[in-house]
Parts: sequence; C-alpha cells; structure tokens
Amino acid sequence: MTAAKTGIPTTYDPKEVENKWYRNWEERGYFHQLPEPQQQPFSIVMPPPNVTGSLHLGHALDNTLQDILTRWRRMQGYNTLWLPGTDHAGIATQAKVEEQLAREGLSKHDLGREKFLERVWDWKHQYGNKITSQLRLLGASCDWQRERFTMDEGCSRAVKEVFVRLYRKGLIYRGNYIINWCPKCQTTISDIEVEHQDREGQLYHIRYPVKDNPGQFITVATTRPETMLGDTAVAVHPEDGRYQHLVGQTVILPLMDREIPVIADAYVDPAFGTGAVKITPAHDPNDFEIGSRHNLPHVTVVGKDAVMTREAGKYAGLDRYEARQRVLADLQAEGLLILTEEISHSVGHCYRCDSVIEPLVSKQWFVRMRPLAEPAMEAVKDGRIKFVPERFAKIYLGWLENIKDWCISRQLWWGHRIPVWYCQSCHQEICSEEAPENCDGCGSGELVQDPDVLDTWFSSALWPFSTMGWPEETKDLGHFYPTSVLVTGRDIIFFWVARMIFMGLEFMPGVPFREVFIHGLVLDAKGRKMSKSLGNGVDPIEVIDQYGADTLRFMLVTGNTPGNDLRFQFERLEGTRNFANKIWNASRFVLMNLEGYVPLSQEPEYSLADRWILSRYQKTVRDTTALLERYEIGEAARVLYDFIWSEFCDWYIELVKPRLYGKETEASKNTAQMVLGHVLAGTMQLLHPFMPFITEEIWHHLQGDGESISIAAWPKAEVQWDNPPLEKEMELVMDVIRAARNMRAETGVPPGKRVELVLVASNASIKEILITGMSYIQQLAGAEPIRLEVGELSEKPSQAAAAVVAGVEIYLPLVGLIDLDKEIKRLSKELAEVTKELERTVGKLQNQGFLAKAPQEVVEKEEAKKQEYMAKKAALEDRLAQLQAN
RNA sequence: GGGCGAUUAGCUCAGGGGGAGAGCACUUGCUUCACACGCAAGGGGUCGUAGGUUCAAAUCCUACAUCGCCCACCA
Repeated sequence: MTAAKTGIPTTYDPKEVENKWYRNWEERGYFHQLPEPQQQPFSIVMPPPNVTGSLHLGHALDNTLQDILTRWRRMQGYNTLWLPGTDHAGIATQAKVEEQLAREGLSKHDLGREKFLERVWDWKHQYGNKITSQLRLLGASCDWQRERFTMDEGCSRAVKEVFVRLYRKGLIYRGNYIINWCPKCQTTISDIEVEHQDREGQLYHIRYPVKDNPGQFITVATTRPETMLGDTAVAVHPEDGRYQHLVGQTVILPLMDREIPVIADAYVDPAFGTGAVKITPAHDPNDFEIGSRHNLPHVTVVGKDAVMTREAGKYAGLDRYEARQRVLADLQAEGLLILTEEISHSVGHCYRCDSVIEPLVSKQWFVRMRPLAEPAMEAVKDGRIKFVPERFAKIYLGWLENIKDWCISRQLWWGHRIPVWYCQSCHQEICSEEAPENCDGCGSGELVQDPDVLDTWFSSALWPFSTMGWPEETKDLGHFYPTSVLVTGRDIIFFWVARMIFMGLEFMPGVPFREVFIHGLVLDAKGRKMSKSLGNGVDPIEVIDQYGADTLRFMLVTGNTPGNDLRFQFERLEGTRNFANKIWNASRFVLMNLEGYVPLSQEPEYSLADRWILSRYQKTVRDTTALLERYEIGEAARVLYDFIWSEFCDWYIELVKPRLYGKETEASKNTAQMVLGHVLAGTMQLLHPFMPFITEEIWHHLQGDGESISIAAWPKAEVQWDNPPLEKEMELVMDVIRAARNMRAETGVPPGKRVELVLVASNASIKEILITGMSYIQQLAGAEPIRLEVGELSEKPSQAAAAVVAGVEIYLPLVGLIDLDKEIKRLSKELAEVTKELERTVGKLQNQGFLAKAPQEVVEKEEAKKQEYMAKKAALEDRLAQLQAN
C-alpha cells in the first residue's frame, strides 16, 4: 500500500486510530457532564452487563445503539448522561467462584459465608472490569466517572430502603408456597427464570384401588410417577359422569398403602388422560392450588437435592429419575400400570444451568405484584412510557395482566442479604435497613439475619434511580430522572423493563424512562441463537481486532429494522470494512487537495455540481436527523452510506477533479475546495455517532488540532441549498453520461478512447442544461467533441449507436466500428421496455376513475411520464427503422 | 391453546398505496494520478398462496401455508 503524496496510507488501519482516540476522549472527559439545570437533559442508563461476563454481540448491538443516540444528542447540545455499570449477577458469579474453588478442591462451605464472599469480591476486583474495558474498545461514550455496580454502597442502600418500605407497606411477605427449585443451583428461581421446553415423554396410566369396593379402580394419568408417593388426593371434574360415584370415596395409594380421598375440582380436564388426576400438592403448582382449595396435606417426597426423602418410604435416598423407574417397575409388578402413552409435554428448565426444575413447597419471600402492576400498566396505556416498536407494549401489558407474585429470595451467598432478622427467643421477625440491637418484641439480643439474598433482578429494577443517588434527593435525580430512553433487547422486557417501571412508579415521582427502544437478538448466519453449546458464538472483540469497532458497529445497525432479529454474517463485515476504506480514501483525496487552501475573499463560483452536492447534503442532514428521531437507526446509516458512496464519491469527487487540477479559474478551484471540505466535514459529523473513530481521525486531519468531533455541533440543514429543480437538471446530465457510457461499453469502445458525441435536445431549456453540464459529459463519458443540437437533427449519423433519455437523443458515431445486429438488438430491447412502460401509463390515463379520483399531482406526473415515453419510443423506432434500412 | 414476527433478485435484508431497491455473489471491460477493500457497464424478481378494499395493492384488510419467537395450569 503506497502512500501517495500525503503520507496517509491508502488502506485504513482501524487499530492504530481506535487505540489512540478512546484514551484521548476519556482523558479529556468529553463523556462526563454534570447536571446543568438550564440545559435540556438527555440521559440513558446502560443495562448493566454481568460482571462475570465478556462482551457478546448482543451487548455490542445494544451498546452501539445507545452510543449512537448518546453521541448524537451530545452533539445536538443536550446535557448528556450515559450512565454505565455492571450487575453482580448472583447465580452466575457465585457459580464462577465456586468453580474456581472446586479446582482447589474446596467448596464454599469449607470457607464459610464470610470468607467465601471475600473470595467473590476478590474475583470481582480482578476480573470484573473485563467487560467495561471491552465496552471502551467498542467506543461506548458513557460517563465512566459515574460507573456503578449493583452491589456498591449506594445501590445496596437503595435495595435495603426499597425492601423495608415494601415490607412495611405489606407488599413484601414471606410464606410457604410452591416455588421453582433448581437442584443444581440449589436455589429458588422466579417463574420467568424457568424455561419451558417441549420434551417427548410418557404418560403413565396407573390404577388406584377404591378402598370400600375391592376390585374397583380409578385410573389416573401422570408424567411423573415418582411424585405419586406424595399424593394426597385424586381429583376428577365435578360433572364428569364417569367418576361421580367415586367423589367422596377413599382410594388406596399404591406402593404406599395410604388412604387418600377422591375430590371434585373444576380444574380437571375430563378430556385429558383418563379424566382423573393424582394430586401432589407438594410437587406441582396446580396440585398445590387444588390442595389449598381442598385443604389437602403436603407430603414432600422429593428433596432439594432432587433425591427422594424419608417420606418416600422405601424409595428414600434414590435420585428422582431412579425412583421413577423403580416406582414404575413396582406398579408393573402389581399390575397397576395399565398403559404407557407417548406424549410431548413441556418441562421446566433452569434458565441458568438448564437443569430440570423441581417444584417444591418452601418458605420464601415474595413481592405482591397486583398493586404494583396496575400503575405500571397504566403508565404504558396512557402513553407516559412509549415502546418502540409499539408492538412490544402489548407483550408487556399481557405479561403484567396475568402477573403472579414474584419470588425474590435466593438461597445464595452472593447478593443483597435480606434485611430481616429473627429473634431467637420469641421468633419475632424484624425488618430494618440496619441490624437491630435487640428484639423489639422481647428485647432479646439474640437476633439472626435471614440467610437468603435477593434475586439479582431486584437490584437492577432500581437501576434508573439507585445509580443516581436515591434515596437522597440528588441533583442528578432532579435533572436526569426520568431518563430519556431505555435501550434493550426484547428478551428482558419481563425480567427488567417491567420491574424498573413498577419500582420507578412506586418510589419516584414518575416513570423511569419515557421511551423503551427494543431491539432484536443477534443470531448466527443460519438464524440460530448464539450459544456456548452450539459453539456458534462470534466474539465481538475478535471482530473489532480484525475489522475495527467502527465496522462492527456500522454492520450491526445496518440492514436491520427496529425490533427484528439480525443475522450475523461475516461477508457483511467486509462490505462495511470496504465502506470505511472508501471514506478513508475520499478523505485522503479531499485532504490532499485542501493542502494550502486559503479561502478567497471574492464571491465563490458555484458550479452545477457544487449546488447539486450541497442540495443533496442538506437533504442528507435532514433525513439522518429525522430518522434518528424515530429510532430508525439502520435507515439513517443507509442514507449516509448512499450519500457518501454514490453521490459524494462516485459523482461529486469525480466532477470536481478538473477544477482542482487547475483547469479552471482560481475562484472555481477555491470554491470546489471549500465545498469538498464543507461537505466532508459535515458528513463526518453525521457519521460520527455510527463510526466514532474514523470520523474523529478524519476530523482532526481536516480541522488541525481542534476539539473532538464528539462535541462538535450537529449539522443543521442548510435549507438555502435545498434545490430540487437543480437536482433534476443534474439528474438529466447524469442520465446522459450513463447512457453514453452504456453505449461505449456495449459497443466495445476501448476505455479511455475519446469519442465524438451528438446530443439532440428536445427543446431550448434542455439545451441550456446540457450546455451547463457539457464539461461533465466530456469528462465522465470520455466524449469529445460534443455536437449539441436542438429539435430535429438534419442529418442523422448512419454509423452510430443511439440512446434516448428524457428529452435528449444521444448518438455515438462509430464509423466502421459498429456491429449493426448488436445495435439493433440493444435498441429493440430498449424499445420493448419503453413500450411496456408507455402502455401502462396510457392505461392509467385512460382510466376515468384514475382521472377523477387520483390526486392532481399524481395525474400530472403520469401525464409527464407519458410524454417522455412517447418521445423516447418515437426516437427509438426512428432509429431502428433507419438502421434496418441500411 | 393464544399472541407476535418473517415470507421481496442465487444469498442476507431494506422499503412500503401511484415508475421493484441495497450489499454480497454473478457476467463484461478497466493497474483512469483518493480508493482493485476500487471504477464503469450489465444480467437477474408475476414482492408466499387465495380472496377483499381502492381509480390504483409488493404495500391496507381477511383467510391459508411455511418458518421463527414468546406466553399458557398439555396431569
């Protein structure tokens, strides 16, 4: 790669540039802003990634979108805050440290709670900033001076405060309910942390003997026969004729020889299985409900280790699946297993470790959801919070509508300890921010804190205000709350978004954010989720290493529409890398030609191309801004891509060259330089939120040692340059050039060979346009000399290729060169196309309904098309006739 | 069982009531002094199917099909 003239290499090397600039930005504190009351705020809190984690493509997309919005608003002059931080991630982090201990042959119990927590903190200090340093590599312009952690002092204080307040309000309670237990993680998890997966399984039909009627049975159906050991009833539908006579009777629970009643409950679906259900209140959520309605006892036969308990009689000590086989064998032996049916049913798995969840009855802490859900639904219904795209509001509302209480206690050590103490003498329960000295009931000093910690999502639910100093009334809260927008993946609407909303509404004067911008998931090239088990994950850091952060960012946001998933394809990276290189080289060109540039004092000499690119540029400013306002980030990126590549590079730079090489006046050269510099600088500003590094680098080359582009003012649309009629004129010139190039290529004119061109304008005003664009046609179509006529050509060249564009006939005389047959074929094809177009247009214009009902301008446009096509058709036919006569 | 999304060129996807678009891939020609990570020219699609609304439907509506996702108390 040679460095022609400037010393700037012809291939863009992102590595060097990116390393340099992020450090500079952070050192100079561009991303840190204090609340300025007189300034309009724009604030985002970053969805805190897990401290254990490393950046994956989901983070990369999420944070790129946030960074684009943040950088854009910062440039627009908002008082901008993007607040970063990390999540302590209870289960994940604890598991990681436990793994580490296991390698040393230790368990957490060997260390004890306190020492174990020290280890976790050590771990956090050592590895916890991996992801934040990766976010820097991505270019995230967040305010690191305000970085927070869900378990830092401030956040912890907020957690305690919230817990105590909810407790005192009766919105947090403790009780024995059926919960989801993960036998591997050894903790409860909440309902949404259970992933239901369809599995092939067996439905076993088992006969239970009726006590007072030997020889009579009731047959139940179950997928989990081992839980029958804990059955406390058999239920049938109250109106099921088959079983009516048995309701109220007693049956003998096989294998256990326990007497259990037959009850009637409308929950039972008579059409499913046998219409009779064994009821195990201790091991099934539905059975638990039925059990409560009918006051059935709980018999716990599966323990927290997924091993059968003492209550399971001779099966005690067996693993749950082993027990299942033994139970089945024993039933078989007794002739009670009468049918095994293959069915597909859904099985709950732990979303962290994928173990099969065991529903258990256990004493846990819960948040009462109904009173919190109502206002949270209201805030979205009345528009105080807007979802983008809107359809996600429905998903959110649907979830809250059927919400159940939230189990928040976790049997872990790493997390926010539940601020509740139990008196060892009178069993009084004391909820308080700080450890109480004495029991407020009996005065005893023997108090023991609840061993459990809170669900990780409990603390992240407070993130929008806990990070800004709540419960203190801080300046940050006053100014930056509510935050402007929350940007996150659609997979955590329930986990996080909904919970932030109800917590915000409960503890703050209002909603935590005004808009929720939801994006899709990043999938692999085949459209599958990226996962460790599939091994199809792509490491964004490797991508950055190879292609640069700008390329990764731009690639992630283009070709994708809000809320939709995105397939990650390496080929697209190359295309984007090429775009970066294109920008780089266009900038090299501009910089080379701006060397020694001093603005002239005299009036600029604007050319058609100057006015055209300025008109296009200001349209690009308007479009980009409008699209960003609507969160159409991919479209905004596409608009910039097209403008830079197809208009600025392919046309404007090419058109401007002769002026720069001294072929016109000094004033013209000077004007060209000015326009080049102006449009490039403005375009770099527009592009900066998307590709912060390369734009910063180019900005500094353009501006000398000026300030960072990241705080340069967002370009304003220069409406004085808006000139659609002029754009049309330029389009005509461009069309002529394209047509001429096409003829050259199709007839095999050697590249570089200058050829004569004859242009016939259909009227004087078109002739004027062509005169203005003459030099462009010469230059870009390699045409010289050009003969320009208006109206009819007295004598049409016989040996010539011909083409017609709106209002212009173009002839390329090629004595001895032209292949007549080829030319006839080419023109015939053109003629067929234009004939088709004309027919459709004429059809429309003959349609009375169209003329009567279509808007005037549409009809006019159609009429103009018709004229154009007719002229073109006539010219083509003429030409064909002429050629065929020869 | 309910809901949502997708279905447009070989591939990946934009677009969206009034002349079918991009990138990649493909064909042809070019070491043209910003860029071969490039330039120029070109081929390629009855916009999933069937109805409906409309002067006009790829676009709106209704069914259906296929794929994907989410929710649900399928013992």
